[in-house]
Amino acid sequence: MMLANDQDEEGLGSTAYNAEAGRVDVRFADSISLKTTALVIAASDKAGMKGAPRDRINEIIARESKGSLFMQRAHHLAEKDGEKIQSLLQRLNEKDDQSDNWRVSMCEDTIDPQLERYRSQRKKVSTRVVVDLDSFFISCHILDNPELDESPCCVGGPKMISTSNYKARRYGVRAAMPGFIGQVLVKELSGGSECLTFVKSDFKLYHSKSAEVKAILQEYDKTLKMCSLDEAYMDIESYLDAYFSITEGDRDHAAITKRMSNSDDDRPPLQEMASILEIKEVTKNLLHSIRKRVHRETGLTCSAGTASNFMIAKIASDMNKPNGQVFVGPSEEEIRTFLSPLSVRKVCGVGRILEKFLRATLGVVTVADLYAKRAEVNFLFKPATAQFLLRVSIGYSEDSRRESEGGERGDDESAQRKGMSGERTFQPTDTWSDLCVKLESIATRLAKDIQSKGLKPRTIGLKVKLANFNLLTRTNTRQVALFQQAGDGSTQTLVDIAVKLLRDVKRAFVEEHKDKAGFMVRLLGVRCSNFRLERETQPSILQFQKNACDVQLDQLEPGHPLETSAGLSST
DNA sequence: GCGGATCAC
DNA sequence: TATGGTGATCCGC
Repeated sequence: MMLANDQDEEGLGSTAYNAEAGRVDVRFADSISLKTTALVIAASDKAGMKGAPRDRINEIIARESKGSLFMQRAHHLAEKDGEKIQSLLQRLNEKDDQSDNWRVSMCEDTIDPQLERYRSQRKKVSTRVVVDLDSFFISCHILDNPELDESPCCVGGPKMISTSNYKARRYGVRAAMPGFIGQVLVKELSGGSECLTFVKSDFKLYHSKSAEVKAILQEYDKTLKMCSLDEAYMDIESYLDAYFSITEGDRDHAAITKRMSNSDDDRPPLQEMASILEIKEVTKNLLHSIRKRVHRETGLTCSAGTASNFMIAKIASDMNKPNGQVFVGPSEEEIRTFLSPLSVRKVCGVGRILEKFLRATLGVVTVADLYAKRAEVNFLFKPATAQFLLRVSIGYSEDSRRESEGGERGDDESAQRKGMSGERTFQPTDTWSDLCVKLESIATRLAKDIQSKGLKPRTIGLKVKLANFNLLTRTNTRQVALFQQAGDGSTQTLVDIAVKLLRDVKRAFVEEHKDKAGFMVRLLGVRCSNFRLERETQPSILQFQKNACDVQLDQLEPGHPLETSAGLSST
């Protein structure tokens, strides 16, 4: 199993790879209520489960979740989705009543020319690669502790699972599932013979293994981007360029990398140095040997997808998991053949909700359906979503040539980051003093992180999750950023603002709910964003003094000092 | 700018 | 005993 052989098209059981299996009768758009549990569970339909007894798994999950506050909310949300779906259907009907030709003209006039422009911009070669480490977290632990893999195990605890091994997945145990349900699944489906093992997460370990993998992959693309600890986005075009520019006998990895670093001299484009077929062969072999190297040097297996853009490469990387790879050629036909039968849910960016809306309003399940209904899609969805879905329908993504020209100099930090936050879940409580203590702890820890990164946020946000899982947020944007100077009291200010926001939220809540009270909270979070840019022009001395004055005024706002662990008046 | 939603991992 | 944490984006105010 550890051997790197890609059993192409094998594995990946019943999910969307099969066009027919993906097809679901659509006419139940109105009988939402009975289906809600199914719709919630349907999220567990991704990769990994081979001969899993899906029906029994769903039964058990439904039984164990029944009546929980979490599920109650899920049902409530599903009902609201149902209403939205009805209103969309209505809009579609009205459109049809008023014109019976609008689809054709919309395609001819706007959509198809646009899609044709996209097609003409496609890359001519498949050099984008997504490498994805297989069940990364738990695999890291298994390296140190191989016996773990002999039985179902996962990283996480009774509350939440973050990754499971493949033995566990066969019982339906997967990421984002509460651990206690996983335990029941394993117990019942194994007839009591097996038990789910929990392993505590160890992010130091993950970071270190991830860095090992990154170092290897960087030899093939210096500019690769790690999108997360277990996912690398790379472009092997330069590597292939160097490969083909070396005469056949001398092509080894050392020579190629040397050639790569030496030269940015203009070579002819890749597709002129070799035939498409030749490139394909070389690429497949290259990915093979990269994966073998990763395995040999880190002990981890990974899966890879190669295509002419990252959207397709990402999907392809998931196709033959674990320890497999898929190559999708650059031609229009290869792309269509690959994508058409796939569930739209496979596409990064199409989540549970969008999938549901597409299916319930238009009967769209596969990418081919999406293309067939492109006029309806364009009419029904918001501009950004519609544009995105149209691109998906033909498998186009632009993969913006990044490498920020901003020329970030030494600090590659801060420049890109949009926000930083901390949050924590706890036993639901409505005790004001407890909430303040927790909030202060979260905010001060966040303050440290902010400072250590040298960030200067202007916007402070509070996030509150009630015991019934309802989410509330409040933000406050200030004229003057926090943390501009060490020791300027920003940490305390952050805490104070957070507490003030919490009081606002609570006030609004009791206002709205009058008699039925219970501001029961299960999570608090603080977020900093809207960072003052590093390269921003420094304020003049005068300006600076004015700003310093603002800080003073801000801190003396009415309601100050605010209660924290020290002062505890309830509102 | 704000608050709610959605999405990925 | 009972469903996470972090970061990002979009929409309609």
